[in-house]
Amino acid sequence: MSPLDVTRSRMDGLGSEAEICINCGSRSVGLCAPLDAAALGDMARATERIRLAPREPLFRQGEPATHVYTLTDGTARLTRVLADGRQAAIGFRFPGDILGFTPGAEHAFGAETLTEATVCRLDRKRLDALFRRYPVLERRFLELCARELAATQDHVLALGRFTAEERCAAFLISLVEAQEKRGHAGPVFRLHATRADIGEFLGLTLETVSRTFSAFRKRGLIRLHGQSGIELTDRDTLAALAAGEGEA
Amino acid sequence: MSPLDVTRSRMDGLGSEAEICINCGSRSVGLCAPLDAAALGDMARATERIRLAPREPLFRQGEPATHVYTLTDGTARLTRVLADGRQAAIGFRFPGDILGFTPGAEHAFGAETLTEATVCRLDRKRLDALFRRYPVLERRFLELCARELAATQDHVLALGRFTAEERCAAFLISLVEAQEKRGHAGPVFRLHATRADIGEFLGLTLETVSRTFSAFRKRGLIRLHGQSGIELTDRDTLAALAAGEGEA
DNA sequence: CGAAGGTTTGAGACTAATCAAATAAAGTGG
DNA sequence: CCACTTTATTTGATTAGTCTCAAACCTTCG
Repeated sequence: MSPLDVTRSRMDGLGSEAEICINCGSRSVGLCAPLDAAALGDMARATERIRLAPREPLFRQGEPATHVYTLTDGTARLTRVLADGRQAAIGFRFPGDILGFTPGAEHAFGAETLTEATVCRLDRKRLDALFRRYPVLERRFLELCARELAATQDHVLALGRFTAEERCAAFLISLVEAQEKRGHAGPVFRLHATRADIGEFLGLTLETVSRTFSAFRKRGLIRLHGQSGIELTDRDTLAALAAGEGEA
Repeated sequence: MSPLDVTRSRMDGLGSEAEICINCGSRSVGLCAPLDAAALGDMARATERIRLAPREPLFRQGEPATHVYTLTDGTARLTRVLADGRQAAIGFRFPGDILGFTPGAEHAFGAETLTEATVCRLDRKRLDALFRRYPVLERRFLELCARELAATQDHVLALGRFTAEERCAAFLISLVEAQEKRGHAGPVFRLHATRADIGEFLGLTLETVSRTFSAFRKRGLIRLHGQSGIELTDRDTLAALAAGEGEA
């Protein structure tokens, strides 16, 4: 398990399968697993599908949290901003991930697409009604939140303690692991994030990300395919770097 | 609201009062507010009080999460460690805060006291039984978890984007705000954390923390009283520094 | 093909880490 | 209560790592 896991917060281990809309109520998805057929019907009736263009916001920080989303296709990033305008990416999300759930009234962070994307959204009021009817569902969201908290804490460790090289290596490893969990096992991974996006997530400048990737390439650890394609050619060494074994 | 808030995750705004044991079931505490008298009795009967020495662990990362704790006296810090031994402090906790709740089977981080402390602990099995009986309680823990997540995300921002000076200023502001919320409004705040503890939380070395505090002292922003006493003498300037207005 | 946006690479500046030593505070035993 | 020990803090000098500013080079797309 990589210490810098961009995807730990999805429903892994809860029986999920990528590409299936959780909101739409498929039984094979973790969130819905404990629900009976009637409950699934309730959920499915309340959802709607939305297509989004690249770099289009799903919701912004501070907006009323009117819906919960499931990303069914494409990738998205989550960002948090401060009053003075500085911002950071706090995660990337992939098909199967749930976005925008919060027990509060407003979104604590924003979400925007990186690619063309499809989401399935469920009205918050209906979700609350489902909570009342099926309390076990609330437990699922609590588990999801705790998982996200653990991932964010690891991100704190990474930003506070890792060098640029370690952060980049851990990031690449976590991306490939995320890809594998989703069954997309091709050698080339396409995250449609710019170097600036990645830098915002890793607490680095885009130049440092670029330099570090170039160094990896020259050492034969990765191969770049166009702007957004990345292939890990020496995963073991990258994993060792990510674990702080650069010298040892 | 400071961006680097060590205490956002406590039950502020949910009607809590410091120094009252949540596990013990006082009605004036947020967690228990939605419960009726019978439920409070259920909770109170299931708790036990424990005294701890300074630097004594409450629980360690990876241990089975057998209990949930309320800190009733003293201060504690939370730490997360990586496989390679590197670790970071992920927060400080004060009287009234809840510690060690997780929906998973094991603690995702460790907690240890900084001072002599008293905690009140509730057996996890009994808590689960209470959840079944009073589902509204589970919603409280979800809110708590979401609050903690937001605080941790802000910490990510701070570590990724703030200079040493900004981190130290934000940290001091958040400590004083925490103190005020608890009603301990004296001018001198005592966190019993060493410079090394603070550095572990802020992603800095102990020398950098010391140098930054010294610089604040020379500029008349703070006054130090012994090793652990800190007094903010120019809070506005510190708040401006914390908000990234060092130059502007 | 040209334009726009993204990436790579370089040079220099600056922040914070490291290594090291001196000072101050807290704890201990006489 | 004092001297001694231990632990924590402060300060200094140097180094390493990352940022900033700048320019050239790719990619992608119209």
